[in-house]
Amino acid sequence: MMELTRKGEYAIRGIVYLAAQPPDRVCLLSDIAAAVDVPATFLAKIFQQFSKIGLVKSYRGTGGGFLLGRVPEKITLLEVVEAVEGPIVPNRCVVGAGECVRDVTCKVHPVWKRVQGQVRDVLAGVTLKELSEV
Amino acid sequence: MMELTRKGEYAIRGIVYLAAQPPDRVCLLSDIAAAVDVPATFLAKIFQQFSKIGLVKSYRGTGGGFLLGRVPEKITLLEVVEAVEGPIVPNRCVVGAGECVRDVTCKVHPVWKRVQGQVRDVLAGVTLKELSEV
DNA sequence: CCCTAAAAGGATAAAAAATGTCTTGTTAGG
DNA sequence: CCTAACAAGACATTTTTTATCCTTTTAGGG
Ligand code: SF4
Ligand code: SF4
Repeated sequence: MMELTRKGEYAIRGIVYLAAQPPDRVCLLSDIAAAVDVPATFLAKIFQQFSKIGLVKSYRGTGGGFLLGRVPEKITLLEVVEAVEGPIVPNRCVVGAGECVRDVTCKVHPVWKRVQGQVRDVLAGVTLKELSEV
Repeated sequence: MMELTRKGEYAIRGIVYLAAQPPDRVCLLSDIAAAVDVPATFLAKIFQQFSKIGLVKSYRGTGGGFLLGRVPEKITLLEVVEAVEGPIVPNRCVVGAGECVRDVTCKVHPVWKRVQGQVRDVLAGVTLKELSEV
């Protein structure tokens, strides 16, 4: 329970590396993958997800590669994690009403809501800037 | 990521039900399973884990069944969850040193430590007493 | 207008974990 | 010694994770 997958770990490593580069340096996927020690094909999928939601900008063809979509101070770890892992849901019932028939009376339900809130708060409080600084 | 498994959910439902019973009422596994709507064979495995660490007491043979191992105010949700899901580890590197070669310099590592602490605090702050009261 | 570089997208596959089930063994009461 | 009840271990199924490969699209340069 509660464990980040490889995908999430790789995602963080990859985008933190990008955030540590000079602002206008376009990075090749293959270079990023090598630098952070992640299978290039796997990282490709991850960066495609980032690209779709604008966390990174991508350029095709010769001279192409990836750039951070926004300045690193404006990207939180929560966004990065949720981009590839989906929303933080410590238990099904916190996804929304109707997931569990017991949720109205259940005393455990609000506990999971609290857990969700705490985790989100911690992750939302960290930006790529802090993570990429020396 | 961060999702409780069925096993964990079932475990909580089962032991909360037990905590809601009169203190000396020995409960049959089959009754608990039916009451909380969990496959009996699966719940059996879960209660075996509880029994090993003393969270519940078990009695075999005719008239046997399960009792809570301690008073409900002395059993936290954290214990219940960790009994069946293992320790709360939001990322491999928080398990211990040596899990990740980068952990000494990594800026993300302490964030996962914080997440772990927050989750544990929330779960440790809830007892079966509170969860089983009307 | 081709040729090459580079990311995008989709299909597929192997490995691991989750979710149960079944069978047999053990303990206890009557 | 018969039956009730939990214990333990093996087994099976499904889902998720963790990739890899192939084809397509986009772009730059000669
Ligand atoms: S914690 Fe309560 S509401 Fe949530 S899934 Fe379990 S029983 Fe349902
Ligand atoms: S967060 Fe840092 S220390 Fe932890 S696994 Fe990832 S790279 Fe290693």
